[in-house]
Amino acid sequence: MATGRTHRPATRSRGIPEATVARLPLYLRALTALSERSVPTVSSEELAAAAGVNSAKLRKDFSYLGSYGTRGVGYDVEYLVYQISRELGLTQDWPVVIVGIGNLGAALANYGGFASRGFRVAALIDADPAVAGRPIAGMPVQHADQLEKIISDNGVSIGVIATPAGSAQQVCDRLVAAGVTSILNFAPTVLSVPEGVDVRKVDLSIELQILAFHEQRKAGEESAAAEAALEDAPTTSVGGVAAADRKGPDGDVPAVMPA
Amino acid sequence: MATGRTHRPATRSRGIPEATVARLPLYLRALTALSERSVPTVSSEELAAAAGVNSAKLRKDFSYLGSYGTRGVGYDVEYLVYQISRELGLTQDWPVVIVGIGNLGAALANYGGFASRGFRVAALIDADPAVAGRPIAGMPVQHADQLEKIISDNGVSIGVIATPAGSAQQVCDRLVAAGVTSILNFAPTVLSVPEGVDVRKVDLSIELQILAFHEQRKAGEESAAAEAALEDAPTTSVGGVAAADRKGPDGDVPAVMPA
DNA sequence: GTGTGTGAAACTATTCACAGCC
DNA sequence: GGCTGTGAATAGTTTCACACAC
Repeated sequence: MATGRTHRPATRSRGIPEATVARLPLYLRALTALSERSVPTVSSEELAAAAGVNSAKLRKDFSYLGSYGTRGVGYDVEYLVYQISRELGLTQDWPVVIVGIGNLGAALANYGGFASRGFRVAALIDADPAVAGRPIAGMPVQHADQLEKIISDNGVSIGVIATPAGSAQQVCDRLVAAGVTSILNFAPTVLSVPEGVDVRKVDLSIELQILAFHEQRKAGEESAAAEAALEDAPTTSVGGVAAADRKGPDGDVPAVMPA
Repeated sequence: MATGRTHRPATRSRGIPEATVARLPLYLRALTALSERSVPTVSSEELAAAAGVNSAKLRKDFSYLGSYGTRGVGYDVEYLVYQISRELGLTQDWPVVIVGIGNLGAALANYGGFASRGFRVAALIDADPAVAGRPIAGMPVQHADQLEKIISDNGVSIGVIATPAGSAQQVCDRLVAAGVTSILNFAPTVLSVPEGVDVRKVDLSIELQILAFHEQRKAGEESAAAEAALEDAPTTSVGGVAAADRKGPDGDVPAVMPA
């Protein structure tokens, strides 16, 4: 990352682990629900259960933010909501643009979860003039020609890409050139961006593939549960892997991808 | 998080790290693209670049699967595609149901990425009779009453929940009771499931919040670059962790590290 | 020479367990 | 007594660097 500023005094440790950052939104969501029910305080145990993590992890996570709890009592809900929001940068509101208004883009535009956190959809953008006509979620869909102007007029620094994979890099480049420094990418492709630009990606089919892996293992375990002895051998052996044999036996590759 | 892993000795090769599993789909995607261009072999360096990771990580990942490369040459693309597909359980095809056909559910139903990778959408299900009339993506939307029958008739073990948060747990319970053992949850809520059921979640607004965190820090760093002395909260000083920046979640940003 | 495969080292994250404060 | 905050222990992941196979 540059600037070998390795030894900053850090008035307050600016070193929140990435894993912790990724959980803060989870805590925030649980806390918001408690807040809506006017619950005044909550213990690490209760909050952890509501957020789906264990309490030791939660306490450790909070310890990176500061000492916001009261021993023997718990955490003040409102206060924590504020502190976490501030830490995540949600006390300001972030204008975002969504590029690519197909099914997914439209779903995102309609998704209430953005507005209710600190995000405001500043514009919907699509390259197709046909799409660019009809409004979605009460907003006009603007043509991609306007992209640079929209970004700069609205001071947008976060962009959401929901285009087909083929256009994603190109859209990404334009977003970055126009000043966007954080990108949420839904297109199933790897984006390359200059230093200093953050990309997070969500790939729906990747999540399913990970589930399939575990699912397959479950199925294999059932049959192998009885006798763990019979290891490999059979054709459809789940495990096997047979680190021993290299490309030897296996029949040929049945084109798995129907495209 | 998910992974209701049983603590078993792991019969031999059954020890693929979770982080590796999460990257296999990435490699598979890159390999599929190469395969379509009829590229016969690829080096770890090239493939790593295409997948957005570094080559040492990729080689280590592959080493858990077996020795499928050739020293001095690289990997055979078709062979690797097959091996990874098999490892992920994609050589069989998995029927999935999508429950909740709102904007997001409809987008998922139309999403081509499922069908192209061993997944078949067996049914679309919604509780609203109005929605249940119109077909989406060429498929009829069936009423939630039919859920149990659909699951069992099609041998579905993977379910996708795209309902509002309020109905998600209830839908989840019914899916599980009907035999589903893997769930991909898009509803912004924590699902509780019995042992042995895997849940993965995708929360669109969480991703944005994580971006906002980094975005805020970038902005802060600019002005605080000179001196770090604008803290208001006095509390703690939490030593330890330095002021490292960079992130490195799972397979996100193309790892750019000072070499 | 080239590029894989892998122990070992470095780093990051989670869990334990208990001192310290309410 | 109850619950937070946190060092220390453990577990998991990434990176290094080089022997070894082609």
